Amino acid sequence: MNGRNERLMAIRRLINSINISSQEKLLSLLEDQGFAMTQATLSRDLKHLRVAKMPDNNKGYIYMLTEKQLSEPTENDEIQITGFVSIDFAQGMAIMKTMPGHANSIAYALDNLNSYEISGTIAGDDTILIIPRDGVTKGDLVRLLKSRLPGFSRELIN
Amino acid sequence: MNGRNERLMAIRRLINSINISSQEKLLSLLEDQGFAMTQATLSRDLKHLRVAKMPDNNKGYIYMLTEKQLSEPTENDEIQITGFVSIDFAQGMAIMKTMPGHANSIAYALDNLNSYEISGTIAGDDTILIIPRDGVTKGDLVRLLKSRLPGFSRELIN
DNA sequence: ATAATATTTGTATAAATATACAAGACGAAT
DNA sequence: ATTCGTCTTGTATATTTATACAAATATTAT
Repeated sequence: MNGRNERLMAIRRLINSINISSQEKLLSLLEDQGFAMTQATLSRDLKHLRVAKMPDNNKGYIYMLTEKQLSEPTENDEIQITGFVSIDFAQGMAIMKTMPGHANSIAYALDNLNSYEISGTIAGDDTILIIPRDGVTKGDLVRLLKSRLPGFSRELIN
Repeated sequence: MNGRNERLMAIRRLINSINISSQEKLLSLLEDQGFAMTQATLSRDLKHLRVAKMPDNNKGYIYMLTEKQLSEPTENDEIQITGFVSIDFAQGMAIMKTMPGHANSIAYALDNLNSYEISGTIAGDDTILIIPRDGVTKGDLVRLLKSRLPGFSRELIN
């Protein structure tokens, strides 16, 4: 058909610009633009375009173009007053990622909490290893950081 | 549960090494390895791991690991990834020795792999501590470094 | 033009995947 | 031990996606 390529391009544009979670959703968006088709055809189109469906940040799922990765829009750090990036737990320790250059100042703040839970910290440039005292659990540490470290939020925890 | 991290890593290994077209297929492979689970749990695991399903070359579909995309590799990156001396494994972690002053640039490159396997790194002047995520084996780490770090060679491994 | 061939599509359905809900498992606090 | 809260899992099912088949549409050759 004549409009097939137009349709394929419209699909790519939509996927690029909006978070789309299902073919039904995409289908209705396409119909809004005047493309009449069925879910079956859309499924084939997506296969043709090699569009992948991937889990979104612990929420739902989104479709993504795969042939060319989108460059990530700049990491907006204005809101990050303290420079936290994430915290992860492994080998009984906590690994905190920070914005480049922020590790030492945050580690300094951690040390000055003088908390029982934290035995010590080691900071690189953007990573802090937090060594908890024996018997301290992940939950203990999270509670501590949440209550005493301003700007620390639960969503960061893996 | 205790074996969950091991299961997650097993899933990543399988997806990395084999073309897997459906959860049922992956499920039976996991069962071959002694992991007992249902499709529902596998679906949740794949979501947790942010595994994407994408069309393969006009044939079927395959599952793929989706690491955060690196900014384009430059000559600068190539330069940063020299200066390995050795890598050693102890206490479930990897200790990488580098030429004096090279630790930070290499650790920076390691961090920017955004790999699931590496929970975090800490660099001194000529030593990097690599903390793997729970369930990650020495082999997983070696495979990762070999495949994604230009200049890393197997002969360095103790 | 017609016929032969290939491509695209819809319908109906099969196949695959996600999730609500309840139950179980684990850890922490009492 | 008991309770509370959190995390993980299975069952059953809803939702979502892929495809067999036939029909329609386009393409090519004659």
